[in-house]
Amino acid sequence: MKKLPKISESEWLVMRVLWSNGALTANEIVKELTGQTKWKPKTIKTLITRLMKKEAIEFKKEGRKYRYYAAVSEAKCVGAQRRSFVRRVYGGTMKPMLTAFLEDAELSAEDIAELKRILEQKGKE
Amino acid sequence: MKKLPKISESEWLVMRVLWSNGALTANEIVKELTGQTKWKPKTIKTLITRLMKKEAIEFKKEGRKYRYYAAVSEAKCVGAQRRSFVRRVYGGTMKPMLTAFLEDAELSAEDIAELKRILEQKGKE
DNA sequence: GACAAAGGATTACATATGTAATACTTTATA
DNA sequence: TATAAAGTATTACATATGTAATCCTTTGTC
Repeated sequence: MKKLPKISESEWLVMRVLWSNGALTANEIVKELTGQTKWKPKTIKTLITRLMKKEAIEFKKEGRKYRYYAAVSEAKCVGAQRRSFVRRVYGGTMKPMLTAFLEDAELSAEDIAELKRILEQKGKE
Repeated sequence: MKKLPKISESEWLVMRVLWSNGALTANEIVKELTGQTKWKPKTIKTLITRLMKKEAIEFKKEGRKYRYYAAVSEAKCVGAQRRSFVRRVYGGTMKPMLTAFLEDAELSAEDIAELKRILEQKGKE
């Protein structure tokens, strides 16, 4: 089981672009992120390089350029971040954290219904 | 309105000790953290110094030693972390995140009941 | 074939972070 | 009063991160 790389704050933006758009060239990534950020293209290239080194992404050659894609699953990375977050901030106890989240969240009626459904389900386990 | 300092992963452990125990001397902090971590006392002193520099904590002298206490509120720091987490990982949308959290959590029947109550309440707003 | 443009590779540099060790300064003690 | 102990302050050093700039190579164009 491969260990998940540690992805920094800035790198997360790049990963999210790749997770939602599949395989992109460096320039396509730059295009996606311009507007979302004030980064220069060179900065984004650096982030790509670092993610390569961490083996969080891979590429296949396409002519003379590279097409990058995520090599780690979004679900796993998100899960790791979630756990790390809970551990850091709440020392691992979920309930107070969930309470705060729920109270703070902007939720539609449907969202609320679905979340309740999930809770019902858990109650039965 | 004072801006919240950025507290690193390791520093969070120190802050949590101070938030739950009030004002402590350096050695008391060390005592609390030994066992939870493998840090040497000197390491913990360094973290304390850095938190001082960030103005996340303050101290009052007590004889020849210092008694440290948190200078920023736990609720505010936790809230900031929560928001930063959601932004980083989910790009700001709460629902998918909450779904994942709820599905992942270990919850007692009472916890579930209370969370449902919160959701009911939100449904009425 | 010389030269410019596009793209990837290498280098840069300040600040943050993890993880301490060493130095200095008050006491308390022999 | 010289010394050890307890505390605080200063210094250390490798790696991570934010934020780029410069260099090298391939390729299209005149």
